[in-house]
Amino acid sequence: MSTQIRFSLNEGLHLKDPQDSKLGRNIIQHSILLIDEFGFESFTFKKLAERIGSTEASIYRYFENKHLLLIFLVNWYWEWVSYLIKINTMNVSDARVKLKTIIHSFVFASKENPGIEYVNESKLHNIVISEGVKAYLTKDVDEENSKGFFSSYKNLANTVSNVISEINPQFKYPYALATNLFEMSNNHIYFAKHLPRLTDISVNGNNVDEVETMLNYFAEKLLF
Amino acid sequence: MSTQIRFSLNEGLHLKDPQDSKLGRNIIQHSILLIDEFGFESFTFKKLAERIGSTEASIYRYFENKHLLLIFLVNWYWEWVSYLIKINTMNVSDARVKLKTIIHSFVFASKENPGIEYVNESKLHNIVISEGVKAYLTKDVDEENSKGFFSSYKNLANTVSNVISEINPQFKYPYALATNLFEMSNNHIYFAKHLPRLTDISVNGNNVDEVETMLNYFAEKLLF
DNA sequence: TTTATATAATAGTATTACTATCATTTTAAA
DNA sequence: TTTAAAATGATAGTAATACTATTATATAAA
Repeated sequence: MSTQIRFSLNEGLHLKDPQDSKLGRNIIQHSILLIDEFGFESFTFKKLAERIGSTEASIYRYFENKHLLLIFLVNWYWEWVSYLIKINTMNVSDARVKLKTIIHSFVFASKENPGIEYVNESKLHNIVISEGVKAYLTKDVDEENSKGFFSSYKNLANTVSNVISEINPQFKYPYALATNLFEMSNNHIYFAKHLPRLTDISVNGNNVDEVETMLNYFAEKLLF
Repeated sequence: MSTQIRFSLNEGLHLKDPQDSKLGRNIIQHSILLIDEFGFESFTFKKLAERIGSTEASIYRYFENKHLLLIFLVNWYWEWVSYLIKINTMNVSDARVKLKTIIHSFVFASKENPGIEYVNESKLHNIVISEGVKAYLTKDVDEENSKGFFSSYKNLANTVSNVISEINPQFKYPYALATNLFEMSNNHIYFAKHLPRLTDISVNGNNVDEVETMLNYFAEKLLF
């Protein structure tokens, strides 16, 4: 028994908290591996059930459908990033340094020492990059938003926008810049890997140094 | 017979060019309306066939599947935006003014006098906003990219990045800024409508003035 | 030890995403 | 104008998906 980090995610995302049981943790662990491997569209509860030696019916007792599972995973990821940002900026007082630390934290989130044995943070990061926006780009967005399904991301955006406003109280777009830093990070890692003509940076292996440099440059130019 | 604009899109996107026949144009017209109405996930060829009084089999003679139809529509949109940018910047020599004109062109693309009677540009814009990224966020991206399925967007990004480099030849991220302006425009229109806590701007009705102002501010701060 | 709870095993349904075949209509060429 | 070719429609069928329902069995809590 190791001391496990536990995130409290919105109750409505699951019928039963998967963090509480072996099967639940198996679902999380292997859904990350399978979505990363096959992509979200080709991922099915049937494949997942086969992989973990369980049944579709059992998985449906945890998640209503694969879309809610995706939202769950994405929320989990943003909670993890929020957690990293919190501990990394804890002793930082200068707002400019704080923003740099924030950028570093989320660009390199998957390299931080993993705290949860059943979550492969690096593959979860890949999922957030390739599938993350599908969590909210649906016809159900308003209904799901009203249930608080995107609050992890919104809270994080709020945290970062506060730091931005601390750096430059006159800056008119603290929320837009905050979310744009996240979206840009994800987009350009994806572009560098798959559509390189849409970006200027390159990602060799999993070296995302150039992303960090670019985001810092954008943030500084806009704020300092 | 009116003089119709015609875009030459990648041949691999369709089995038969839908711009050439009444049924084909019906497919384009009503797929835009249905995807806008139901969202891409709930949109099916069966529903489309019913709507236009045709059959699934007939639609499959034009498009292999709904994913390729989506890519087709998105490409069509970017060709349309490229076309607008071209005519709007034709007589503009100052690069700074050119970029402003470009931003205005794509933020207000759906308000420009529509040239093609079977395409509802405003609803197509909504589709690009809500579903556009799903065109490339799939496991087939590399294969589809190698077939040139994303070239309309890449060409546009290239055009804009050239203007950016003309304004500031020292700027290191012309492609990233170009694509980011497009992505930001789409994202923040969506956020303003569905996840307002993720942005600072608001969109009342279809008034996207604040988006234009924000993009101009970002571009100027980064380049001038 | 009993009882509640979780999971597994199995089966079944409606819908989706196609493919195949053949009949009929439209168009275009001879 | 006839004829042939091409496009479309009508119909049927299949494998996979996204579930729901039922019953049996294993496990854990009282």
